[in-house]
Amino acid sequence: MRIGELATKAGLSTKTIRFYEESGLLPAPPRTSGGYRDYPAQATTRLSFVRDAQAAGLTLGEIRSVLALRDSGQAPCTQVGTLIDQHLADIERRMSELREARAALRELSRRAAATDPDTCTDGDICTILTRPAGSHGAE
Amino acid sequence: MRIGELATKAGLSTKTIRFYEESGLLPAPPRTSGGYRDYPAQATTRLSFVRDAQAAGLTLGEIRSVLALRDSGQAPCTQVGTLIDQHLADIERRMSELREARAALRELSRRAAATDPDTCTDGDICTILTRPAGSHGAE
DNA sequence: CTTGACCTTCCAGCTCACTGGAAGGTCTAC
DNA sequence: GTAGACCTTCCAGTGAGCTGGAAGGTCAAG
Repeated sequence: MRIGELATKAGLSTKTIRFYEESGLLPAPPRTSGGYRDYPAQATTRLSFVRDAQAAGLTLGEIRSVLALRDSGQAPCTQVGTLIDQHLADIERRMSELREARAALRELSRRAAATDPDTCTDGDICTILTRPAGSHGAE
Repeated sequence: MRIGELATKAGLSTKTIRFYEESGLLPAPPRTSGGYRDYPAQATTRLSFVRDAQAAGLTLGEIRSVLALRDSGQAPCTQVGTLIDQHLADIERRMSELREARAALRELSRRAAATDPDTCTDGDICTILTRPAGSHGAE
């Protein structure tokens, strides 16, 4: 199978597949006499796995390490479980950051709604966003 | 005031201040006879505003447009209100994406906990992450 | 023999907000 | 007169995951 067919099957571009090869996610396949990449059927499985793992939020680096473990003959279940739990923790962290940001923005939105542009002409650039003086070094 | 003093007052690096100038966030100040940037006192206000706006989640591009409006003599309140509400919507969107990702990962985590590495040695790379066959083109 | 689809490699750029470093100029203090 | 603190410009790189384009090679069909 040449790269174009593999790309169509996997729903990726040929560029992406070459990029994955260069990134160590997909082993370099044999070449035809003309120099074309000649993929075995399992390559689609491999690329499907990469997509699934990406969908689970793993980075390409993490996926590479999982694949390396699998390629070494070991079952990567434990490592995968650990990665999943790390990503869960990461998501929780980002959600709580977003909750904080949302609270702050809601406050600013309230301020914006209550601001009359005509009174907003002093030396400040925008009184909605400006924090009280003195609060800048002391985070 | 030279750039180093301004940087200290604003809590930024001199590199960042020059970068802001080049990005159109801070007007180019006059120069001393020796070619040094010579900032007026208001420059600190301007930089404080940039930091506040960044803290509210505005991009430098958005901040530039707010400043441009203010510099043209208009009060940017309305625009700022719009930007804030856009960022609020953006945060809501990202939070719901994260909620979905979290649900999916929790399912995967359950699968991982229930998986025995010894049974995980077939042709698949990792049965925890792999979606059922046929679900790859039909998102 | 030519068209055109497909493939190859290599290099560059994308977004975002900086950051690092090189090579050199200026100013103050000793 | 010299050390060294500060300033200047310009160029390049970061991270993540690709994407685009140029210049050229391969292969089957007509």
